[in-house]
Amino acid sequence: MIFTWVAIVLQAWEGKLRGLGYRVTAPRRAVLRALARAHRPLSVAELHKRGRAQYACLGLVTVYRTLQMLERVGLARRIHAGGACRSFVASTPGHSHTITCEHCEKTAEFDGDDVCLLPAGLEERTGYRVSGHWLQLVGVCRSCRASGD
Amino acid sequence: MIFTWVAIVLQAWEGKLRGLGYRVTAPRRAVLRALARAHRPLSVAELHKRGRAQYACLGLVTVYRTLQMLERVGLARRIHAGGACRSFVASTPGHSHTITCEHCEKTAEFDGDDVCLLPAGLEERTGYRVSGHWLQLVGVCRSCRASGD
DNA sequence: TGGTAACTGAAAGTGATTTTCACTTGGGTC
DNA sequence: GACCCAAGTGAAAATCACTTTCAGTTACCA
Ligand SMILES: [Mn+2]
Ligand SMILES: [Mn+2]
Ligand SMILES: [Zn+2]
Ligand SMILES: [Zn+2]
Repeated sequence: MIFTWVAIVLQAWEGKLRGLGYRVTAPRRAVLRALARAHRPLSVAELHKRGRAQYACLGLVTVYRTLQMLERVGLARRIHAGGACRSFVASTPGHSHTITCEHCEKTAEFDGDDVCLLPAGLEERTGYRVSGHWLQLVGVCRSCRASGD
Repeated sequence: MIFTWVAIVLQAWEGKLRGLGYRVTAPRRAVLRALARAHRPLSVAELHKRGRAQYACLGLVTVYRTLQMLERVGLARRIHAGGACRSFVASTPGHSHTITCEHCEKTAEFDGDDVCLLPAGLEERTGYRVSGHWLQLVGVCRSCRASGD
């Protein structure tokens, strides 16, 4: 039996959900798999379509509910693009950020914190004590650079 | 005649719009004023309500259209909060960021660039060349700190 | 003081998301 | 393996967040 990367990730996710008291159901598996296979942020409608390839009667409402749950436990992350936050990528729990290719939308996650590295004197200048941040990067991925932008 | 800060800002904004070829109309003034007086991000519906205090028959559609225009010229900025990007604050044109108080939502703008200050080696680690970023900070403002969080 | 393109609000249209509810099912219990 | 039942599900309807259309109004320039 051959395990793909996606299969391994799905195993881990299902274990995590079970550990948190969530049931692992066929509809949820279909959403999880669609999310794990994607290389770019997908809208709810896209995830619904892809999820149906695995589980034909998957309901759109279930996709919404599953994404909400995955976001809550840190396995999915909402991506801001085009003035809205309507697409999702797989994610690892904990603090991290994403960078999305402006050509192909391929999205990667990275950590290693950063905004401790803010403008010196920001707290003095603004009067705010910084307690958190939200950051998303845009860039050009390696393969898009190779193929001439 | 006494000029408030809001009145001065509005003068400047109206001049800027005129300079760009936009007409300065009563509905637009009402939206501008609602935005200039706010200390926190406001939803379109909130701006509509506040705008009506000044111009009673202000249409919701005009609020949408005015915000779109203000965003285009850099005088308004969409704020990401609570999984959506549906509220707006006044803004100055050019690259800058905001910090929002987690208690009272009061929002300030700051510049001085930052994300040149990203994790060292990010481009090598991820393979992406960074070309842009979206950053919003959360914190506690001075007055909320003073009044015991 | 017109003339007119820009602008406006109401109403209708659209797409995204949430709510409701009767039915199904995962996973623990015996 | 059969049973139980709270958790989960999908269809339909309701709600929300815009966007489009269109007939009228108005800012601003000649
Ligand atoms: Mn960070
Ligand atoms: Mn910046
Ligand atoms: Zn790319
Ligand atoms: Zn505050």
